[in-house]
Amino acid sequence: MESRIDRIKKQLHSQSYKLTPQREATVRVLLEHEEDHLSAEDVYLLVKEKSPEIGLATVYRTLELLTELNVVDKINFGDGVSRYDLRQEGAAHFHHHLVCIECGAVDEIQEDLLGDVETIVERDWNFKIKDHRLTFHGICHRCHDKNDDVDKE
Amino acid sequence: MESRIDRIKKQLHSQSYKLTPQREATVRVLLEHEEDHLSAEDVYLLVKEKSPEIGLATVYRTLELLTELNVVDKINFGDGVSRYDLRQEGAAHFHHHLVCIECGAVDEIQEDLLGDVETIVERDWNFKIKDHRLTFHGICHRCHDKNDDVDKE
DNA sequence: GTGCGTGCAAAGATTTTGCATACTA
DNA sequence: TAGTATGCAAAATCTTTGCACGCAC
Repeated sequence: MESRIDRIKKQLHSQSYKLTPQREATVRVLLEHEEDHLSAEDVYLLVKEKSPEIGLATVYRTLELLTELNVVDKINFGDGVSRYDLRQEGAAHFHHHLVCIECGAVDEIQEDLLGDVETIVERDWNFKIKDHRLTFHGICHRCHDKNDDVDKE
Repeated sequence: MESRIDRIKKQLHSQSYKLTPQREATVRVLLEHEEDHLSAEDVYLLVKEKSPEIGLATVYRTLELLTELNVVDKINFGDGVSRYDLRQEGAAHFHHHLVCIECGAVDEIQEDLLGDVETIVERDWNFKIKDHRLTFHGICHRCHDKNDDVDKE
């Protein structure tokens, strides 16, 4: 069976890019941390564990390349750093995020949710939507439960 | 009648902050460019026109203060800089943005749109929503019309 | 050998901080 | 006069770039 890495490799090749060892190591880190929203520095440190000779600039260049190819999304939660999020294969839409303002956790919502809203925006604002970013800020279920516990004590 | 500046002044005073001339100049620039999504540097240059002695650090500190007080929202469209957007008074929700990937224009949507979606998220993910960010990326109506013109030629 | 990719270090860009000074209640 | 707020410059952060070297076809 064709693996995710293989498909990414093909995608690179189709645009005359190579999947070098450094690029592969970077992609593997992203695959292994799909749930985390890693910063470039995070990726760098993780790649370095297995390939200590890699340079930070290479990680930046790889992430930029993957962003261009739509393999990853570059996202920004308001802290000073960019984070990189692997796109779901075949996903028509970018997933959404729930950012907890108490513990900082970031959860993902894969469901679409915005279908109706997009229809309205395209019609009423005459805007051709290509992509979207939706992030909710609030209290996650874990912190919510924790607070309940405290209340009870 | 009480002006917008007056109300912001009161809000500052209620938290023991002063509306100094520099802060007032900064707020005035934001009021005069409400549609514009200015970066800190933009604000600095505009404030400097009327108050040349102001320092960039003061602008940053003022914008940070206004963000804390929820007078402005700090937003980020993916270019490296933070932009500052005056909150609509009395608006229950932060407005949304339409970013044109062709001309870079940023339009605003004041309508809510997310009521139903928020209900679903709060219920199904047990997440207490405090705020949200929704940005659509695509082709604005101006570029869309422009492209039509070209097609016709 | 040509060209792409890399590592390193330096440069750039944006934002924050330290500190002496100025202002205000 | 005590406490804020400011301006300047330096520092800190994150990211990009220049350049010489290395590797693959």
